[in-house]
Amino acid sequence: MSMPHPLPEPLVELVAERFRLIGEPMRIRLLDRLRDGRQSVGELADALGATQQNVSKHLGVLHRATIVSRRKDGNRVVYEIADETVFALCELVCGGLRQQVAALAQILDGPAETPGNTLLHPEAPLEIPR
Amino acid sequence: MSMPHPLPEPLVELVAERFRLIGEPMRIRLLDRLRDGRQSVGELADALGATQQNVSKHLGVLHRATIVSRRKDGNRVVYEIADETVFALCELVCGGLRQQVAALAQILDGPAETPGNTLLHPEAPLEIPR
DNA sequence: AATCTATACAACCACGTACTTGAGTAGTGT
DNA sequence: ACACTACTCAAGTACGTGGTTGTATAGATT
Repeated sequence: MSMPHPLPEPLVELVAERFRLIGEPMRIRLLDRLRDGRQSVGELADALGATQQNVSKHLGVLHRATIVSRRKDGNRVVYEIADETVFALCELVCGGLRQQVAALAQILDGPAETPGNTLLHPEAPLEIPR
Repeated sequence: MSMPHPLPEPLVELVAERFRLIGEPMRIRLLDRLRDGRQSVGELADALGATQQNVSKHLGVLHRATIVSRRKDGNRVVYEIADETVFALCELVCGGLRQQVAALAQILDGPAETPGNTLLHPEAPLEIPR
C-alpha cells in the first residue's frame, strides 16, 4: 500500500485537490456535524449558523468529490458521509498537531532528554537570522 | 486517540490550515522530493524546474508549519522532512482515490454484487435531476 | 577586496474561490 | 390552484495566495 515515488504529475494534482477540498473550515464543520448521521441542508445550516445557500454549495463540492452522498427525502435533501477516510485524515492531522505542541511544551519545561524528536526545529543555530 | 466531537472552532481552523497547506501541487512535489533525503533549495528547484524564489517561498511555508526543518550548510540551506505524518496522509488519500476508481470500474464492468460499497453514489434514483 | 553563488525578502499581478444576494424549481399542504 | 418550504443555481464582490521580477544578504572563491 505504498505510493509511486517520483509522484506522477496527475496524481500530485489529484492529491492536492483532495487536500484543498478538505482544507476549508466550513466544510470541516459540515463533515464534523455529519458524524452524527445523515442530515438535511437546513439542519446543517441552522446548526452552523450559516446561510442555506452557502451550506448547499459546500455540500455540492463535497458531493462532487464523493466525500458525501446525497438522498432526496420528500421535500428535503439529506446528506451523509460517503468516504469515512476523511476522519482518519483528521485524526492524523490532530495527532501531528498534538506532537508539535508536546514538543513545544517540552522545550518550555526543560530539556528532559527525549530523543527522536524531529518535530519542531529547535536545533538552535540552524535558524537563519536577518 | 480520538478527536473531540463538536470540533471546537479553533481546532477546525488549525486542521483546515494544515490541509490547505498540503493541498498545493508544488508543495506536494517538494515533499515528495524530500523523501530521498535532505536537499538544498537549488537542488529542489532544478529537479522540479521551478524558480529558486518560488521554491524558497514554499519551503518557507512548510517550515513555518514545522513540516520541514531547515539547516544551514555552508553556503546553502538544506531542508528535510520534519513531520513524517504527511506521507501517511498522502497514503490515506491515495487509498481513498483507489477505492473510488475501483468502485467506478466495478460499475462499468457490471453489478457484481459487492456490498458495503458506500463510496461513489451510484444508488441511481438518488441523484437530483434538473 | 572583488566577485560569484545560494538563498531569502518585498512588491506586484493574476487567478481562484468563499460568501452574499437574488432568482428559479421541486415537493407539500390547504 | 395557490402558497409555503427546502433546495439549487447564477451573478457579483472581496480577499487570499501562487508565481514572477527585482533586490538584499551571507558565505565561498579568486
